[in-house]
Amino acid sequence: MPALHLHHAHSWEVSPRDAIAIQKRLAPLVREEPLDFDALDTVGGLDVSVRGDQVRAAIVVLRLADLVVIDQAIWEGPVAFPYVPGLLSFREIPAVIPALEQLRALPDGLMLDAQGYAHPRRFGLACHLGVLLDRPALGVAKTILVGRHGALAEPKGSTADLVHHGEVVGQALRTREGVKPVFVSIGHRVTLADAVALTLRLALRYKLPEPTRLAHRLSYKGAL
DNA sequence: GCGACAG
DNA sequence: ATCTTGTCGC
Repeated sequence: MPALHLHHAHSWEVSPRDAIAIQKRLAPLVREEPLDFDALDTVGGLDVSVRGDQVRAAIVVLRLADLVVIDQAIWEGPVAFPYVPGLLSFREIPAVIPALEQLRALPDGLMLDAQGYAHPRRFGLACHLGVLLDRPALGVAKTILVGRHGALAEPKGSTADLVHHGEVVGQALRTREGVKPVFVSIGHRVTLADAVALTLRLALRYKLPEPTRLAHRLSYKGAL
């Protein structure tokens, strides 16, 4: 695939303070809009694992029609930014970009194993990558970064608003009965309702939806 | 100042 | 995230 062209590109060699300034500058660019499911042929799951001083980004692209894996990629390199709650994108995106460039084509939608809008500055990893690629993106996190939610019913598909500072920033979604929920939030160019619908549709028999689940296996184990 | 804190 | 075996339950 040709070199990736990023919108609003910026340096990744920044201090935590500069990183926060960049997030505040780009956060207003996030757009919440309906997802055109008819134009969504492929969805890419992305995940990053860390081993010592090495990071490994993995991407698995699924065809929505039959959920068949049609492409995948891995990129490994040195850790360049520490894990700082709220600044995860500066640790993972530098590894995700080169992995994306190995794909035959960019997937129509991106599903991240992280938060999107449910972030202290409303600009989590899913928002950041979505804005840079100007593509639909959503975050499906395993645990909460910010916000709280009320009781969640037991059946698969049950939801509860994730609220932070009085604002609904995401939704707790039960993707499997009897299992802790995942936390869905918009990344870019998608509505929260559509993000939840897509996540539920891609959650087959595990807590995590297929794109993210497979990407996690690929980055952690090195193979599917 | 204290506690929380995606991966 | 990562370190790690067995074990409870559908």
